[in-house]
Amino acid sequence: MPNPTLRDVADAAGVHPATASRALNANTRALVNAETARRVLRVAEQLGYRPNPIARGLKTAKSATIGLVIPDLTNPLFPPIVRGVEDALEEAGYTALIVNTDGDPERERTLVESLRSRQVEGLVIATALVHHPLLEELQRSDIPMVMVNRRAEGIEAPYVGPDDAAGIELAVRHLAQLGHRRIAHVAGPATTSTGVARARAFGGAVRELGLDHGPELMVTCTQWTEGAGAAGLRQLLDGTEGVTAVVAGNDLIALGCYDVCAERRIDCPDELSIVGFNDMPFLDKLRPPLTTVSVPNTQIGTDAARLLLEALHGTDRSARSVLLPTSLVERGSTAPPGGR
Amino acid sequence: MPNPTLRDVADAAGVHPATASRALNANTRALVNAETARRVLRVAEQLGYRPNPIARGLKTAKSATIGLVIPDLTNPLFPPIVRGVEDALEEAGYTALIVNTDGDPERERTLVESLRSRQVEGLVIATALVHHPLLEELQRSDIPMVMVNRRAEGIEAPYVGPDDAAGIELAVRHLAQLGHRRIAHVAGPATTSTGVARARAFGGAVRELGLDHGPELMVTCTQWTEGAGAAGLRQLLDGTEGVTAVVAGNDLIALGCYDVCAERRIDCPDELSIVGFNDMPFLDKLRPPLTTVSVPNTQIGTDAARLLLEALHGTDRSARSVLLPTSLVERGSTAPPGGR
DNA sequence: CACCACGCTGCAAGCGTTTGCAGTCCGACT
DNA sequence: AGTCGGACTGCAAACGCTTGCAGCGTGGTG
Repeated sequence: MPNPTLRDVADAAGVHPATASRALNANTRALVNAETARRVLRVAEQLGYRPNPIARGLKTAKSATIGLVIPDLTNPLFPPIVRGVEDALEEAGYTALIVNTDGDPERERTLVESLRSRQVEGLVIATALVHHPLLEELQRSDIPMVMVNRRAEGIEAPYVGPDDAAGIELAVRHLAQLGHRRIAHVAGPATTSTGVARARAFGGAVRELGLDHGPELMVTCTQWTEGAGAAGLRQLLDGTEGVTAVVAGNDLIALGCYDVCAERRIDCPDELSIVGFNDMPFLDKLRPPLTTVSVPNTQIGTDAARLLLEALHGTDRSARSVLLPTSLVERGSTAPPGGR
Repeated sequence: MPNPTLRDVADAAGVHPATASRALNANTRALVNAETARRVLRVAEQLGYRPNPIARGLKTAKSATIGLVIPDLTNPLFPPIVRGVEDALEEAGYTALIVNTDGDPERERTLVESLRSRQVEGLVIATALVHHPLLEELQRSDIPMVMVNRRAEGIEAPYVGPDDAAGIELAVRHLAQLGHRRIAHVAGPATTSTGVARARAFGGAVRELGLDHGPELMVTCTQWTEGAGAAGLRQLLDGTEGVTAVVAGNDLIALGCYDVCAERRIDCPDELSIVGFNDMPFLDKLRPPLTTVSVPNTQIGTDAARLLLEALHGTDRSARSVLLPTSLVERGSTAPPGGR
């Protein structure tokens, strides 16, 4: 028999399937005679019995599965998060179903639909937009969920992400300390909470430190991509003078800034310091190595998964918004203004 | 009712659940009166009915799910492959369950176990080793599978990967054309088919082109990592003189070579040309931008998934080993020996 | 006119588990 | 000695769907 069933085990152990079921399930095991339980366990072991989660799921309406909604796995920001989620789920015997929305709300909708039809017990969402109709619907249908990395307004669900404000402040302080007075921000899209939080934090930091500030020192990109970052910096540079440093909304945007430096023959860091956000892999191999704000992405994933599991198991510690600490990784893309 | 069941639909449409089932399933729809079918469809639509794949799976012993076994999602080589697999599966209504083995056979075994218990219909394996007991077992238990990126000896399953030999030849030819005569190879582990295939191809190419060759010009790393690559190149450089170029087993190993250049103050490309393999993202941002062999990774994923689906649906075109074409991306890490 | 074939629909079993309920047995208590 | 309670175990239904088989009515054929 390719896959022994509970019935097979029961027969082999000379008990009723119900008894076998109870013996096999850790929390009902107490109901059955210790000796019998042992025997069942042993037989199950011998036969190589593996419970069929599908059948179990049908009965219990649980699938031991959650959905993980990300924009694009190919974006280096996400693999660590995914990995973190999977690792945390694995401990609990859960599995993640991953979908890539490519940032398309339509696609997102159908994908979430398909996740739900697959009976996922909860959702980890990495695609939140500030205003997000789909999430509002989901909230109403009260399927447990947690947002990572970005959050949506008016959604109760827990959120796990980096402490954007602290991270940005780290970056700005670092640049100020190097002597920069005129620092610009190439922000991420205002449609994402991360974009606005970082922009706001940037504004606060420069003001607080008494540095130059004003709308001409901020530009917001339409996307979190290299291309958009490049476009952003171009626009910014065309609109103002004397900028010696830029804080990018994230590493991808920072890469776009690198491209602009190359195309305009601006020396980084001597003429323009750049700092990124996220510390994605291989940044230390860039020309120059990118100074950036490091974020514990894997931990974001594990924390999010754990929060979700708690929600599923009713252990409602109702932990809201976990903000994970960031740190600054100083590399070669920042230097005192005008070279040393 | 939160989730309308087939029964609900049937009742609402005034038919028996069996009829509703047939009407809803595209390939049994012909069995039911066109008018009735339409009605059922309409009602289902109205009620927002979504079939419960768990129940269906229980009955049909199909889960519409496959397992995807990779070493580590965090390795930039894999996201594109995963993405390809997912995209191809999505079309067919299938989903992938992803597991990370971290290269640990023990872990791999238990993870595959858990996949099987989740009733995956097939497996895409990206962790193949030349000698791979687990895969042999799986083959015996004849669960459909396909290997990507690496293959195992003695396994019948189809394989989808880059044309390693052609890719390496491209690299060697390129270097020869630049004037290099003494080219070394920092190979990937001999436990992986990719490692040995590329090493063999390298040997063939240098010989064929009449370049220097010999065992002192080849070193094989213990892992596909930056660290192992660095160790490999150090060892090689310590063992021989006059090497002006190296072909790395993959990009990660090439990165390790970069590290050695930095630590030994060897100028790349003027003193040492380096070429990688895979063309993972952001290589163009390195110092210097890495010349590498580009591989259609996403396509590897889609092709593999399609092959697996064919196997599942019995469309046994028995397509074996698909070798995808590679191309050379010339960037800044290669130059004529001794500078221009 | 009887019969058959065919198109459609309903019946019911069953996929592998879980679980409320009911039974059995035995030791202990009154 | 009779009864009660407790510890186990078995019974059977149910989860939502698919599918072989049988039933029904209709139209066509011999």
